[in-house]
Amino acid sequence: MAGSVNKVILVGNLGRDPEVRRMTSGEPIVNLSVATSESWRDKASGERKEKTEWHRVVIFNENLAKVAEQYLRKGSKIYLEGQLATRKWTDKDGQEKYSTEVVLNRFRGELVLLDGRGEGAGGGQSFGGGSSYGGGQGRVSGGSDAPASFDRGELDDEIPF
Amino acid sequence: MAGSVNKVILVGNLGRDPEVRRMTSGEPIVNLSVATSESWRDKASGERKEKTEWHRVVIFNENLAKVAEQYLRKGSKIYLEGQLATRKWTDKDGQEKYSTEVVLNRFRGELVLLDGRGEGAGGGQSFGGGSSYGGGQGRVSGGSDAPASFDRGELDDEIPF
Amino acid sequence: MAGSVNKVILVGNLGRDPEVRRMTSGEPIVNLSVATSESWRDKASGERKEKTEWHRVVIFNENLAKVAEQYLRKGSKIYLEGQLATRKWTDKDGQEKYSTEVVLNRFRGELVLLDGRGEGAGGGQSFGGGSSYGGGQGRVSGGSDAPASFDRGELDDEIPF
Amino acid sequence: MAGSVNKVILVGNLGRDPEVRRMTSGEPIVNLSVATSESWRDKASGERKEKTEWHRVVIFNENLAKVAEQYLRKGSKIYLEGQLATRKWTDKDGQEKYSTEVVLNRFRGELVLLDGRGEGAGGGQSFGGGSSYGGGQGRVSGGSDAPASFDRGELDDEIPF
DNA sequence: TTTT
DNA sequence: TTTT
Repeated sequence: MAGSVNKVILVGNLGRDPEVRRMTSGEPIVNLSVATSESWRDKASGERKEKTEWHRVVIFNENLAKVAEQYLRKGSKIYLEGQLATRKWTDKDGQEKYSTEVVLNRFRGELVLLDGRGEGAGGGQSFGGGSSYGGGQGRVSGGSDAPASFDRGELDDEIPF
Repeated sequence: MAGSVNKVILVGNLGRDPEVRRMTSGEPIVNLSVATSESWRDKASGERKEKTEWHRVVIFNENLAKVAEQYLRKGSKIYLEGQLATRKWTDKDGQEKYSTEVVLNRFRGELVLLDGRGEGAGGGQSFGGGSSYGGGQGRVSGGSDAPASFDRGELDDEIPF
Repeated sequence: MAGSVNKVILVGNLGRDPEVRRMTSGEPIVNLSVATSESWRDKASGERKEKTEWHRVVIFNENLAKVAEQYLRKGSKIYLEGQLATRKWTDKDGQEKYSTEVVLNRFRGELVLLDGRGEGAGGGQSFGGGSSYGGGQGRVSGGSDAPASFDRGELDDEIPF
Repeated sequence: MAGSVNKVILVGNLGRDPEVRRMTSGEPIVNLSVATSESWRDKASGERKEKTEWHRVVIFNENLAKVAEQYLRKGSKIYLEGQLATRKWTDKDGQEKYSTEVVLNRFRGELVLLDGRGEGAGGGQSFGGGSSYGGGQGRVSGGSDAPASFDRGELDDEIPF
């Protein structure tokens, strides 16, 4: 096809800790549940309303998976870029189901930590300590070496430009 | 919630003509089926592979609905921005289903025609000629008044900035 | 021209308080100075390097101007969307200069507060009577509620969709 | 700094052929001049107005540079992603000048051909024929396919996901 | 179901 | 299930 673009940009919070698994080949699969919400005042009633949308995010990228595993926790606020993918699956009753996910894979995807303050993370836990994240677009944060942003690129890399 | 962002950006082609309906209140509901695809050469086999993703796009915005109805056709190439929304519904067998859609509503959404060459459109059909689209961000195209881009703003409006 | 898109997305921090002025017509002009930075480890030297980019952001949109004036301070972290515009000006020595800015105007632009914790803001200062961040992608606000996210749309509006 | 994002998305047309140079190290420097425009009808006068913005785009990425050199021509319509960078330089009169550019470098940047119909390209000129760039959002390649989309990744690569 |  |  003449060129196409499939891009999702989310800024939201994790509803729970990342779920990290590995394929038998060793490839990572990290599932994130990300909430975005909007609120508005209803014109008729004058009430404030709020609607939260939950996004299934799947990370297949090795570097981003490591980052998610190490630095993301329930409550973490993140910026992420991925692409939409809908997959078909069959539930236990033989029903065909579809699930649409935001995928960050080897080729596409970006993850930026907007705080390091999910449960368990950021607080007592030490980022850095010889750690060396921060490559690529890495925006490292904090007194330590805790990364605040990553992309799929190699970590510990050369000058960006 | 402290601020969040829920944004989808697609550049792709319509797999079929837009489906246009109206709610009893008169509000428009336009369904688009948009394809994006990627191709790559498989390292192992050396074969070219291609994967097409189909996106359900729903337009609730009056102005964008009009534009879609008038100018989009099967095959049309568009740039669009919307937000992800997943809704639950029950099929005829009483099964719960979820559908994730890219929504362009009153508040959010943008539509840019990247060609005017879908079936039926652009060819013999005249754009413009008294038409007056092009407002808001309108990028009008062609010799005539055919719009190539719109947003949810009022059409025929003042200077953008 | 057949449709075009001109979009900038920044997540960064304000280097100083917003500068707010008004045209004689009453139209607002708010200038923001927004920093984005990236860090990486230099492959050759092994040193960590960091580069900060400063962005000139100009808000011509009444609602966003109010939000910026009320809620943004030096240090505030924001997500924003605008468009690139380069303008020519002549300095005091008669030299022609160009300045490229990220513009949020009546038609385009979005502003999301990612924290309310810039200097002066958020701390002792009270947002809205007891309330009530209105956040989310809240096109929001109202009487006294501090919004956390806005777009150019009317505030206090109906249900988004 | 806690994570930041610096992203520009443009859909526009090249005002002239790409200018391709190489650093002594062999690194590519490709300059593009990309136009985006908006038109609108002035409320007061009823006249149609149009404003074109010209963007300086610089590609430091080897793969994207090749693609630009081979497939882009004056008039080509593209989707691109890059980041804002402002650099200082001194003109021949010793005056300090600033230039803001949209940069696609080793780490960041994407380029999608929305048509292959710039001057010289697409028309008589053959894409493919031994060429090996690939279409789609192809990070890609392919026997004889004219490319429609690339990112900074390696070409001829494995399955995306 | 599109497009190349 | 998050966040405010």
